[in-house]
Amino acid sequence: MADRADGADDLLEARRRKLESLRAAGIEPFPHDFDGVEPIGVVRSAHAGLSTGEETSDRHRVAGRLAARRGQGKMAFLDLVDRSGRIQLQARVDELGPEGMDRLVGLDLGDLLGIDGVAFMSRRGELTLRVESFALLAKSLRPPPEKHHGLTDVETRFRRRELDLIANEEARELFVVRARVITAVRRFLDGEGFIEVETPVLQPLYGGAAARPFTTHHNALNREFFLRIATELYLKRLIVGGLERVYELGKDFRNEGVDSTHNPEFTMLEFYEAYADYEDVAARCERLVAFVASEVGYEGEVDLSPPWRRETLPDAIRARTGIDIMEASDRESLAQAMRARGLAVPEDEGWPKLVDELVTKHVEPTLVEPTFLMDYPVALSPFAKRHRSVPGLVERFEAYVGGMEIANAFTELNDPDEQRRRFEEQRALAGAGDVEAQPYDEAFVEALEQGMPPTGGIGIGIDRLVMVLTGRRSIREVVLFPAMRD
RNA sequence: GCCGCCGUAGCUCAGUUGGCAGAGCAGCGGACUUUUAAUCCGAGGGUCGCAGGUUCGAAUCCUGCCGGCGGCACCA
Repeated sequence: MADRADGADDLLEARRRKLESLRAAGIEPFPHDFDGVEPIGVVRSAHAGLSTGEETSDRHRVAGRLAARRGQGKMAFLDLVDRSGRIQLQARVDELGPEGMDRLVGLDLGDLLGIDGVAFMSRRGELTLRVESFALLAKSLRPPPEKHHGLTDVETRFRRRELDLIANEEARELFVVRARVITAVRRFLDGEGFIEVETPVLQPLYGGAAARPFTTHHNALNREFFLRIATELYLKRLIVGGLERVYELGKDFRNEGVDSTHNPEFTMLEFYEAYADYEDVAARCERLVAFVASEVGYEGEVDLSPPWRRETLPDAIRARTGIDIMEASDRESLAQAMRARGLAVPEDEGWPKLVDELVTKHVEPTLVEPTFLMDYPVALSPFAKRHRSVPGLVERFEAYVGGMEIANAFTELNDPDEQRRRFEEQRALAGAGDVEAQPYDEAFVEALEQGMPPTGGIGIGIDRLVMVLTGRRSIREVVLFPAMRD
């Protein structure tokens, strides 16, 4: 590549030349530290009341990336950006001397810079630091994205997220919000008596969700492991163990397609509480989301405040399609009812999949306001407890916001014999070719035999929650490094 | 996996009917003491995603491949 002089090489060579001339002048282009830096945002708010042209004697030390430069000669203005904001610097030859001026103005856009300067409000009403001294903190050897249009190419933004973060303030702000969402979740649950736990990511057997796993190999043990698709089964074993209120916040991995709401690795919150049912969990879920929304200053269109709408799944299907799945309770009658209304009937799929089809196609897209869709068919829910009053259903809900599922919860099945039968049903489904059927987990059933209290549990998709709170329509926008093809 | 759209300079984008590859920013050389996307002068910078094909001639038309986006399928 060195033997081809294209535009990029020219740009790189220019920066390399500057690097070498700095070293030749005895300047270390990669110094070790720069102590005592104030965030730019703090400096800005300290001078919020200054009037145009007003001088101060307040000295500030700030550091960041050089983002823009206006003017040369005897005076120039520079923009410095850190995580908290942007501030204008004024470089004057009468302050810095001719050599210092040349060195400061000769820096490249993208260089990391630390300065000491005095605050004043410019004639144009811009808070500015008059540079008294400065230090190059790290030389940038590659050109930054364009200063005005920024970086818009989505592929580059996701593959080279660092450039997105350099160029686009909205990207920086979004991931700060995401971080605050996660701390707020922890603060909420910690405040309600939950303890955070960590269960295996590498699992000898996967379970807790209907999904295909990633597999990997442990060399020393010479055996296959699975990356977890859920934390559910281990967390319920902790409830058996008496931890009473537990949560885990971390990555799950599902070996499935990628689209605007699915990334193969994603952040899941699961929490379980003893002596609770799915109504208790629903109430805690809506309070949690409202708390987090308030903590991050959510101001979106959708009203997230409790109580959320509640609708049973059979009612929801009946209202949208006129089909009563409680009446059409076998495959043939349901298929017939669907055909009678001109709906496509997937071939070779059983009754549960047909119900799932009705929900996905006709109910989910209508659930824009926060909604708990309650009471699912038992066949779709191998870990949920039977409904206390309606045969054939379980006590389960999924929470929807903006037409997107963000949570799934149930009154947990704690009857070990019933759980065994559910696993047997899953085994039958697997035998019939269902690649997402639950593998039989004897260790989990034995844990239930030890005695698990009545328990409510939930999984909340954190990436999707962040999408709701930030108004983004693609999960790739809220995941720092989303999965991409090579 | 299928369908559609897209891929041009470091970045943001033009490119007409198939006829010499363009602009702004950035970079380079120069001028400039109050700028706010600074301005002005000058000279540069290209595997038009990749590989074939059609044609006197392809960024442009055709085929295949790679990558991205959207939709379908899949995915509680």
